[in-house]
Amino acid sequence: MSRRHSCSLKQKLRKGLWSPEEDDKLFNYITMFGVGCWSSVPKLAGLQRCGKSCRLRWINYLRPDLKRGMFSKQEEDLIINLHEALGNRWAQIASQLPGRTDNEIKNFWNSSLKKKLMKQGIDPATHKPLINNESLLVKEEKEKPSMIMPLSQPQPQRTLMLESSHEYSEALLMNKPTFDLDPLQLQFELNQFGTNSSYFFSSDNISNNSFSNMINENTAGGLISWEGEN
DNA sequence: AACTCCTCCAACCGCTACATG
DNA sequence: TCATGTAGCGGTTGGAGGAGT
Repeated sequence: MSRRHSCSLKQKLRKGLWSPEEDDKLFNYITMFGVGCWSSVPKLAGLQRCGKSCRLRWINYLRPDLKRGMFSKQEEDLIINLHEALGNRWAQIASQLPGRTDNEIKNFWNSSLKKKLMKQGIDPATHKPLINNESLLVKEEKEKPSMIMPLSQPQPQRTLMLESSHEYSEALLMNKPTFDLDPLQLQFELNQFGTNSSYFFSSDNISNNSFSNMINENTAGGLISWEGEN
């Protein structure tokens, strides 16, 4: 570890749950003087905590604009939709839900929403229906042979690393280079369920839409990666 | 009542990005 | 340019408390 946070090095600092007295001290200090340099807050507020811990306590618990309590159905739906678009970017998701913190949303996702989606037969990582390996392989072989051809010789020209299909969608939205902008060829590695198959695409046999559809139909729970330059 | 197991969430840890001297 | 400090993020952990036996 080259740059361990100073909190970890200091002794005598309290850790663990905050007492009501500590909360009072921090709350009173911040409401009187505002948020400045967090590293100086513990000393000035009379707390045996590190600044990082104070910052977290304020952001996640003491801030007066926090909305406590259960998530509404609207909030729940919004989190699911945002997670589909953004992935585990909890801070970005939290910015769309006033009064909710990234930590709160992350916990809610991990403890509740994930299980709820699984029960509905939806893969929480990809937001696509859960399907088993065999049906996926059969579908791929029967329905996609004209579009996906086994790679004989690797000829990568552009690289996109995508961990899930939503990242591909996002790449499209963000105008990252995709193969319809790439004049000729791409190597596509479908690394899925422990198997690793290579495919070769050319601009003649695939379009952006057909690729996107193929991803959405075939990669629930899978890992997609592009290899080559860029 | 006592014990174990499980769930949930507050807090911590490790890391990166950025600012500053 | 480099070293150091700070803020912020996401992953992980640990313990309180509830459920089950």
